[in-house]
Amino acid sequence: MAATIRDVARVAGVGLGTVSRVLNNSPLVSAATRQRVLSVIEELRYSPSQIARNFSLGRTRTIAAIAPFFTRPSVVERLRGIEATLASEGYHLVVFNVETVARRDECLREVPRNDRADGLLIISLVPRPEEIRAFSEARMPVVLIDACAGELSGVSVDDVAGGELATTHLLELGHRRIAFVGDPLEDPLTFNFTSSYDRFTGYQRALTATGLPIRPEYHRHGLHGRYEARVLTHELLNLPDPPTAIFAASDTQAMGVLEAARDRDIPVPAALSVIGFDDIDIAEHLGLTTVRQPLFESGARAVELLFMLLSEGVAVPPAEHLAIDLVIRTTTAPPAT
Amino acid sequence: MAATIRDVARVAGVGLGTVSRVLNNSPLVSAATRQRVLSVIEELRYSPSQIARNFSLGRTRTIAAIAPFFTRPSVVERLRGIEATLASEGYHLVVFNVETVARRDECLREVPRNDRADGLLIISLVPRPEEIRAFSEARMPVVLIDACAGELSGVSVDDVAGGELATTHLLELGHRRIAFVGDPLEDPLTFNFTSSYDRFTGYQRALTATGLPIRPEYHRHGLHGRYEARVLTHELLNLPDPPTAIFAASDTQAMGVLEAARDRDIPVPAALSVIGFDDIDIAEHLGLTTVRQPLFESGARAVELLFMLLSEGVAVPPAEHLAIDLVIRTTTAPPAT
DNA sequence: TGCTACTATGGAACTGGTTCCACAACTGCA
DNA sequence: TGCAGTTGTGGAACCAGTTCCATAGTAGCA
Repeated sequence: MAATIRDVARVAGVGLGTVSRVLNNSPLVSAATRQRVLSVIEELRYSPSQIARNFSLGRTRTIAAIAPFFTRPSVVERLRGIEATLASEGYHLVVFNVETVARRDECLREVPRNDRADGLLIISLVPRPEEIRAFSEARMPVVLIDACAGELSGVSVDDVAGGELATTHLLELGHRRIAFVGDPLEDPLTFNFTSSYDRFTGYQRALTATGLPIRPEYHRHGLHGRYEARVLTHELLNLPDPPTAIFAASDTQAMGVLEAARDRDIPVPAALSVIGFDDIDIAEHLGLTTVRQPLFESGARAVELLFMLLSEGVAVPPAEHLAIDLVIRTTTAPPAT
Repeated sequence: MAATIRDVARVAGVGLGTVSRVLNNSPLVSAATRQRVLSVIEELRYSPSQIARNFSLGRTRTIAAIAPFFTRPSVVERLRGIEATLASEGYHLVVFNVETVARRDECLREVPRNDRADGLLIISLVPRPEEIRAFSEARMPVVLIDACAGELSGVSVDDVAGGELATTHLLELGHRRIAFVGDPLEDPLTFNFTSSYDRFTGYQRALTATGLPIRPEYHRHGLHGRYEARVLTHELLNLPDPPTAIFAASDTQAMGVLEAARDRDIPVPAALSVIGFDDIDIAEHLGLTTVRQPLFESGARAVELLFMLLSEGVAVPPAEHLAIDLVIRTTTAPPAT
């Protein structure tokens, strides 16, 4: 149907190899021959089959990304960084959205086995040791984002420091009753203790450093989401000695906290301070104080690391931390006196 | 390196074709032979090369999706519908994010020409006639989402009716000075008059039906985004006879409108009613009155249409409209008397 | 017993590129 | 003039599947 490289060779009266060399800009073609081949390509409207090319080369110029809940703003922003960097190198991005444990396991098992991608990016999921082993057996280069596991390369932030940063901000404002709302401590979907758990660790560390007691009744863990955070916040506000400030492990959860406060006509920040984490796009609209982490850059940097892995011989880059910083807006203030 | 189908055939002492038949669950293999082949596959840890399979079959079981600004919540939700439906059929999704005119043109030119996808979904972009011609020359099945053009199949909503619905809601509340904030009337990136433009048409139609004059000073068009909508809203509120209600062509733009009102301490909805369009996830948090369109379903349905196109012989589905409905929350109320 | 029909199987040909070896033609230099 | 080195070229072999034709074996039936 469509013209093949052999058609071009025949019509141009040259050999197969010559056409291939023209297509690949090899210098080993005379100007006259190149011109002739190019004009035949034009004439036949020939377009090389990428699929045959992939097969022949054993490479696809495609990267797979596995992401849990890719509608979460933070994940989307990371994906944007990934796509932009891949596109600039002519690579394609295949996206796998994970919303159930079964799908998580399926993706982590199948994607590396298919040779349909040259490399794999995994966002906010921590592969199990046997999965990591399968990656290396399948010779599939992997870079983690917002997670770390074993010897795998990864891009993340220092979540413990981030948790400390957020909590210290509240402490410096004068808060002493500070609660935490975050993801489950053990989530079978993500196996991801890193983010929410580490921020929780940072929170505890900041309290301890200030000489404050750790009060377990102030710690609430539930599935990631506005609604769940809202419910948890109501539990906190029902306590006999309710917190004056809440640190939510993500901006999405902070929104649930704000909703709960609104439900009860509790003014923020006058009667309740709220701080989130991520600095997603919407945080600015909400005036949400939060800890910014470079989401777009995390995706972009992960692609760079993956490219280093792909070009063998380059030194293996270790897990990297990106910088975070505190963004103070209007949901935090000193506690009511 | 890795075992091939020939290795399996040799070790199992059967022919190439038999292994292929086992892999493809052909009934033309005896139970004993099948068992033997399967155990050799196990033994050799053989996994068929998808890339060779793609080449041999001339199909990739991959669908490409081109989306402008795929961080926009509405686009992400459509992509989620696409991914979910594709995944249930074992298809992969390659995503192309378009943020500039150059990239738009590049994607619409290159993606159909690569034979790396079996079909193409285009979100919120209207291909030019010559681009449509190139699709059919390349025999690339295409389904549009949130757009329509030529004979191409597409999934969208009746944006004119949606614009009328939103405006009528404001009219029924008693508003007479109703402004519109939307996308540029001619956007070189999207070539997409359909969405924002059609909603604008519906807005005008509702006003006219009520016998109200069309007041051009109430019409503001600017790049899609919170910040731009905020600026345009300030222009509206600076008018000597400012509107009492604003219809924003999207929820994102409605957020900009809300920000402008907040800038001026104008209470919403007491002194200004605001209605958006899309019902993105965040709209609920904001209490934003809006016109809901089924975003997830638009992606899912588009994939179904694409599959119909892929299985030749199925009647060509025409452009389809999904249902919309009004979601009344707390940003609209009767005008102050 | 002989014929037909069907099942199970083997393997060549094919998909459309890339790679690499062989070789011709030419250049430069002694 | 002869030889080595370089440049340009042709095409077989290869990648790892699928497809399809040929054929052997066997069951069913008159």
